[in-house]
Amino acid sequence: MLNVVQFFKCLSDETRMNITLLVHQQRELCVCELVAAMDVSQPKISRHLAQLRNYNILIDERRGQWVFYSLHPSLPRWVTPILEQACEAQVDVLGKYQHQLKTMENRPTC
Amino acid sequence: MLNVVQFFKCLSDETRMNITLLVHQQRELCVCELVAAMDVSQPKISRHLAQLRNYNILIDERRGQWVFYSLHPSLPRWVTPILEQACEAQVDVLGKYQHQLKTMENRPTC
DNA sequence: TAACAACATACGCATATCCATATATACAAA
DNA sequence: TTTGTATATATGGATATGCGTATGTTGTTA
Repeated sequence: MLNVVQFFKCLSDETRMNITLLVHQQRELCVCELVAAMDVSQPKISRHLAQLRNYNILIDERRGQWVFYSLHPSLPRWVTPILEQACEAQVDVLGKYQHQLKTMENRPTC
Repeated sequence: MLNVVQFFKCLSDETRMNITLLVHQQRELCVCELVAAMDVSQPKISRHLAQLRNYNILIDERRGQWVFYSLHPSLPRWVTPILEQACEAQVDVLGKYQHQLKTMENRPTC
């Protein structure tokens, strides 16, 4: 199971941290939504998603042509409070990302 | 000022995380106490302390032959809750370190 | 089946990170 | 001022990390 150091290591990269916080806030997001919201290249997002998946922080679920990511259902109980604090610290950036999400074109319909 | 990613990067190394948590719990510790508690080489402890100092997570204060480290007095407000959660997740290791602290020989007298 | 969209991965490279060892510095006590 | 203890830093090398680019794979639609 996920230990604290591994968890911090995952959050120690800006892209991975913002992916994690955004997925936490939005409950679930697919890859192209993350690409649009964060304005980062698709392979870069995908590579970091793979790492978050391997460390059991996120899970993926394919639905049609899209792959949706959400927080792993059985994370240690200390994870959520930390994510909440991190969201607070990143409130400006996250706000910007959410705005770009809303104005995204061809957003997949769940 | 310290940002979240820098903070997580500092905590993403086992030695640095445990130093930070132990200092947080004990209010202050000198280098030789950390060496004894964690059973890590002095240069290794010292190197990681320098990094935590440079990122304004810890401050140092020399008193005689010892240098005491404590949390930086003006950390962002999201830091403490995160440290508390991390302490909870690391309770076993921290307990062991505290025991080794108590049984340390020639512990400096403040 | 062909063509396209969404997503994942491989490769090569630049840079960062971490460590052990050796050595320097600062203070204390004799 | 010599000796010892506490702490800091420099060096070199092994390994890890992150990136862009190119390409694979899977599913959808025509």
